[in-house]
Amino acid sequence: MARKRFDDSNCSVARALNEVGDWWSLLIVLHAMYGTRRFVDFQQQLGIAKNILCDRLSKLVDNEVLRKVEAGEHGSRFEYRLTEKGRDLFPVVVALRQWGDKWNPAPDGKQLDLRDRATGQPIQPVTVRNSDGEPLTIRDVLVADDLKAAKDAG
Amino acid sequence: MARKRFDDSNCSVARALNEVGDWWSLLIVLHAMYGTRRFVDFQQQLGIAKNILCDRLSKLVDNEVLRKVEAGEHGSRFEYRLTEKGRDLFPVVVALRQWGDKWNPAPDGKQLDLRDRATGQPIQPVTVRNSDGEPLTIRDVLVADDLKAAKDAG
DNA sequence: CGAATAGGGTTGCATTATGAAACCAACTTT
DNA sequence: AAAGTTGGTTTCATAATGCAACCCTATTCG
Repeated sequence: MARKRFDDSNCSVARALNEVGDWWSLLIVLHAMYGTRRFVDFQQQLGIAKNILCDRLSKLVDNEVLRKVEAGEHGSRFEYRLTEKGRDLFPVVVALRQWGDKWNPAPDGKQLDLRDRATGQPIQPVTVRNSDGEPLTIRDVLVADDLKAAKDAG
Repeated sequence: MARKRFDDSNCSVARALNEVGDWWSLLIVLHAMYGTRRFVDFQQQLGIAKNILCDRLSKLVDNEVLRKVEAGEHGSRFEYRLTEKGRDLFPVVVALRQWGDKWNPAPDGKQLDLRDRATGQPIQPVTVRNSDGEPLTIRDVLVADDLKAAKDAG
């Protein structure tokens, strides 16, 4: 059964999920952020079926999250690199990782936090902030108009 | 074919996606953040099939992202409310929304930004920051050990 | 009191999504 | 020429999804 797509949705989150909501997509983006570029490396690191990886890479390229670059060596060799659009998923992926770290620690107890390369210090939790930089919770943010849009869109 | 699950994965993002990576799950969480609580409201707002909604709500409750509360009125009436774990997905959802707003504007041109309730000012883009509050990019964050873990886990 | 409504499910079925594994085409190296 | 490299493509079986009907309990209404 074809999943519902949210192309015409007024909800940004829904439209975002159209592009990165397929199983594996965000993990591919994550590995691209780690520096992975080649098909075989994505495949081996992720343990993903080749046909699925092919499909996802193709879609991420179509959606301009990644671009496919000829790498010249050895015949049909390509690299997949993040676009700016793709790189802008960094806060999403980090926030998701921090959520996972906090609420679902690794089964083997290893907890490898993210650190600032320059200082070696752990980075801050990703938070939602207002224009003055003060952290905001769900209740502090006005989302009424978006809810209205979602209701109207049905 | 059963999707690969990442229960034993050393990758936090993968484990997080186990819980919120199913089609519809994040949108349900989003609507819970808007204040939606009742089954029929989720269903109507999202336009989701009842069996799928039921399945997703059940899983989100099992994973303690939501809790199911008896609301007392009119027979078997329940409400689904965010737990603290669920509320901690706020930065994820906001970051995703902002990504969507930036790179996939609404088809009808409406762009409803998120605002600070108290001031009415637009909120900041969600960013990754170091301990001094300075914004970090992908390259500024050390993720080598996580990549190693992902490689080892295979 | 029986019918209708409210509420949240459950079931059956058809189509798509996913994964495993084999196969493929073009290019390069031995 | 055979083998290796690279990134696909294809086949098949099982799971995931959506539609729509059905279900059960509780409450309300005529």
